[in-house]
Amino acid sequence: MAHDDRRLRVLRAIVQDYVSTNDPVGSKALAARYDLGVSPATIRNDMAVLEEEGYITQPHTSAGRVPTDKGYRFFVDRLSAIKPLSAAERKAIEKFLDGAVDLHDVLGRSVRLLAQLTRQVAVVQYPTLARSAVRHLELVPLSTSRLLMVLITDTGRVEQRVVEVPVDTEADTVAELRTLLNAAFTGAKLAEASDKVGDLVDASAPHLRPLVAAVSATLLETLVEPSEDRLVIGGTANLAQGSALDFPGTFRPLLEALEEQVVVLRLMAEVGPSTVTVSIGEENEHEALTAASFVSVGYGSGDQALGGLGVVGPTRMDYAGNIAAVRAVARYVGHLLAES
Amino acid sequence: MAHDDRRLRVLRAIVQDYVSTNDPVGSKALAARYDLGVSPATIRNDMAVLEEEGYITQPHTSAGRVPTDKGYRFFVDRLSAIKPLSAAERKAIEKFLDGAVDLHDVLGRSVRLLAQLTRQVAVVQYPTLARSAVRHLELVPLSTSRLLMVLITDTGRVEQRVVEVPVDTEADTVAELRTLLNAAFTGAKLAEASDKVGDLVDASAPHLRPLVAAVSATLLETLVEPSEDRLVIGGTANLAQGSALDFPGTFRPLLEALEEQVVVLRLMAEVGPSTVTVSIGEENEHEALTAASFVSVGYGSGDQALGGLGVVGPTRMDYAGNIAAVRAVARYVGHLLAES
DNA sequence: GCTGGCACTCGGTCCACGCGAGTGCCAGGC
DNA sequence: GCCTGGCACTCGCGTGGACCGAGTGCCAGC
Repeated sequence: MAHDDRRLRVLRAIVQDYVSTNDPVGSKALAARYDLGVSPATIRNDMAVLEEEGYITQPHTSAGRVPTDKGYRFFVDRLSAIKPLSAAERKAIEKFLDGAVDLHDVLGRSVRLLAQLTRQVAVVQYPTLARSAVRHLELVPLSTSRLLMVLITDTGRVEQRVVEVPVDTEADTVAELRTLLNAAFTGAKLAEASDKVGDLVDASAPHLRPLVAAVSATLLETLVEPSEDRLVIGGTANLAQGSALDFPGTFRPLLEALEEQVVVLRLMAEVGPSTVTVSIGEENEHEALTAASFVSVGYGSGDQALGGLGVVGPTRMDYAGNIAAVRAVARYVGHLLAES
Repeated sequence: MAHDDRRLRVLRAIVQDYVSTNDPVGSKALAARYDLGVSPATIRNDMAVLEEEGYITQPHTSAGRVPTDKGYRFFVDRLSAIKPLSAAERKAIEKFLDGAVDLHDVLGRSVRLLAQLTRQVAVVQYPTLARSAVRHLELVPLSTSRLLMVLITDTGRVEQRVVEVPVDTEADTVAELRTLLNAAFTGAKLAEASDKVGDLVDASAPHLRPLVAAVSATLLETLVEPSEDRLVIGGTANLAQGSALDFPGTFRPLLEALEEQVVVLRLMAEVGPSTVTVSIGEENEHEALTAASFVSVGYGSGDQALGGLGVVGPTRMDYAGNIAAVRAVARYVGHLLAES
């Protein structure tokens, strides 16, 4: 019906106005700023309905209305058009990310870029090891009983571990071992590595067997360690901006949760590539995030995301813009990692 | 003289009281809480002198006194005894840092530990490449004209760069090259590497020469890049605590400066090992840090620091405790890196 | 040279008040 | 039947004045 339609336009206008002004928005201001074609009184009636349905609320009796989490949710799902990035923004992305020298650099630039584009806190996850493939496995003797294992993935991640080997080992043996392991693992997805280990140990020459077993064990350990997933965070200064307004009393916990990484990583675990996920306010289980929204998406060229990236900010954020920015940066990062 | 002596005790008491309460401290409170053996009136006289000399100041006419930067400086240089860490703290350090699995892990744990011990923002610098020695140099062929160079240092840092090689290169040649470069560089300090490059190119077989030159050039580039120095930051949530009080209006710039890293790295560049450097408030050149103090020290076993670590907080901080914590953590990190 | 007393200053808090934005409701008009 | 203008009401916020108390500087006396 026409009425419903107008009511939604009112809701959209409220969200947009509140996001840009941070002031509870009244019927009069709404009528003045948005060409809704009706008088404030009519808008008031619509607002009363919207409030009853839980999309907006009044902070005080005599104040304007503010969107609720439910209101933002509806806005994101139904009302916000995808906002294409400006040419300048596209150019900025390219400029910013080109010339990155290694993975760390790519992710560092991405997080700064994303923070700058959205004016929110940006988070970028390192490519998950399990979904990366082995590019090279290097062994450096530290002593006769200790090897340094260096794993290099196709996404450019480098992990190193010290392996205590059960028997004294000479340089030639290490070289043999290196050749053997690289032949077995190079090009293989790390998630599949565990399947190969058993056969590999059995098939290898007796004098190498304990070594293969030790190194393989260490390799598999890297996949389950908590450090497996790493996070780069940037733009926390953006949070400080209106922290007192947007996060009354929850600013510190929020910063702590971000530093903790675990919370964000859990949220990130669910993201798929190319589908932007938005979780709003109370939808977030972690208490410190109940006043925040999280916009995230996976990056990576395949059908399975290599990792995730996103932004965290107050529920009062520019969802359309942030979704566009997050998606665009993810696409570029995916390309960069695919070609390196 | 006896008077001077008492006056300094008054200054010390003012600093200690202000640091712990965050309230301007008056003569009466001082007499009550610190056993100075004289009446408030006498203390008032001393305070008047201290104020005239610039060590303390009054925020308002009818308020207590607050130490100035000069007052803190004097306190740090002359009045604060070194505060030994408690047994529990020592144990916590050991527990926290043991079990670190690689360099990234060591530094990550250090920064969290330091933030926790001091309740300030902690910063830890990666070991400078120039002062590290080569443990291993690995070359992985990406295509016939591109090599991935992986540099592993004795401190556990790993750097990777893609090298575009001028001529098509086969696996055997890469192996030769790898052997040659490792023979030349392994064990050498990277700062000295630039000296070796010329001779190495001249001495190598003609077919390897362009390759040696290309890889060496990339190697030297890593030493001058801005990414050469990296920083881990933790505990920013601690800053948020009383940000409005301690950093009125400068909170956001401060966070920005920390994220920028450059500012901190510059401060860190001057630190020596085992000598803790403290720079207080206005002593810091960067504007965002003029309300903050920075306590830092180098870590590393030799006479030259491998890198620096420290804490940033309000000038109103527990200098004695923070100096002790920073020093202790630096010592542990130095040990850990030496033995790995 | 230290001490107790005293007058003075002045920032912070509390409270009363008025303003204005915003609302809900109602009667009238298209 | 829905929209509109009018109107009475609510209530948060900012303002201004009074009060309180912590703290000071100075001075006379021990």
